Amino acid sequence: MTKKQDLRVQRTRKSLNQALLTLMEKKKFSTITIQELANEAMINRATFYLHYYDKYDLLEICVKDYLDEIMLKHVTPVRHIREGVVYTDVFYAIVTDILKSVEINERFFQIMFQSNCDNLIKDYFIELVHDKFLPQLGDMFSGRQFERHKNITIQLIVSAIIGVITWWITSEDREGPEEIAQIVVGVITKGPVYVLGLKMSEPN
Amino acid sequence: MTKKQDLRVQRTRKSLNQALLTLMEKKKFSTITIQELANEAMINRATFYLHYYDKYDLLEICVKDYLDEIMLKHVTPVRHIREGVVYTDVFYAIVTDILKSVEINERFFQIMFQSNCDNLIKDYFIELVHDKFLPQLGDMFSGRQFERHKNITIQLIVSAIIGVITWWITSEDREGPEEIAQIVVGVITKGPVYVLGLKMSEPN
DNA sequence: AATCAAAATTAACGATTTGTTCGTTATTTA
DNA sequence: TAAATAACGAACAAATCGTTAATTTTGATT
Repeated sequence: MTKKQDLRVQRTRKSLNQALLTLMEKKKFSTITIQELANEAMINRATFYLHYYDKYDLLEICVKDYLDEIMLKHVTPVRHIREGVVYTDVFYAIVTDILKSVEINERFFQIMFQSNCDNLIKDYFIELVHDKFLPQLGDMFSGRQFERHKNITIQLIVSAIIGVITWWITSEDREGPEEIAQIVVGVITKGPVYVLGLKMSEPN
Repeated sequence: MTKKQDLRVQRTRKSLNQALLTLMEKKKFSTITIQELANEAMINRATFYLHYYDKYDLLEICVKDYLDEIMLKHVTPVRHIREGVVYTDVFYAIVTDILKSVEINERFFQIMFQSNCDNLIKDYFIELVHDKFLPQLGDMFSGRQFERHKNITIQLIVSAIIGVITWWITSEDREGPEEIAQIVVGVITKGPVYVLGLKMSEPN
């Protein structure tokens, strides 16, 4: 909102952000103290309290800053659903974009996911979906079935995507964003059973 | 493993379990102190350290105890997949069983999910899936496509189910286990797009 | 019922962390 | 250059931590 005028403020906050990541790389978040953060950021401990309420406050703002950066810069808002029709190729492009952004910020996500910050990220991700994506789907809210299953399906898809990203970005010898995106899109459009090459006991 | 012989031990540990839940209902886990747990459980603070390493240890064991109870008692291990064929009705029964068990332990899950303990639960849930379910799928490991997409799909499905459970058990005026199970099975067998009543731009 | 082993209590300890205060110094902005 | 304000450094009481040791209480066993 308001521009952070003073250079000193920007410097302090940036240092604390980086200090948090560096420390979370080494040890569990719960064991990190304000003094350690101040040491790592090379600021006085009292200065920390001029900017953040506590370390949880710092973490939350840090995560939001990163996700805003990624979602707003790299994931361009496009309409991949029109009049009840899912445009697979557009959807594929969006997922690929997200995965590429994640890969660019590899270190951040690896640290966060290995520190079990999934929920913090997921909650804010869902918030962004509600703010950015859902308004674009207004023209299809007429469908009764969609309306009935809207909430549960959003939860389901976002949880699934976050789960995949968590697994993907923290696994060794991971495949490329395109390949993962292909699977994700396949699962969402045709279902996991189809992607796995299985068959169903009932035809319909 | 070994039976907890002494009544006093059982009593102390049970008191601490309940104290943890009671306190987590009122305040964030990060702000809970050992002294508070001891007070609530009506035991001495030193006694806590005779049983648990710290409060994270208590939380983890508490979660595992609950999930073991639920998964081993209520979710009977059945084979819902044979020779590459998914038996929809059996799968539906399993999901319903899980949701019913969650509903029986409503308070536990509400507290845990509202306290952002999803990951603790998810991780152990995935562990159980690997131990209990995957061995039963041994006869279909031959499929190349399955093997290639196995890990990612497990992450995807488990994440999705946990996400749905989280949303479901913490939402007001929630629907019954059967109805949710039907949606979940529908999503997994036919895909979210179908369940939402949408169409795809490409036929295949 | 009596005995023994184990669990829980009590009090105390030094060390660490916390959140806040103050007056002083350094830097930025205008 | 001058005024504003951010950061520093030191110090404070309060709370929490994890552990110790001696003592008391409890339960399981015979």
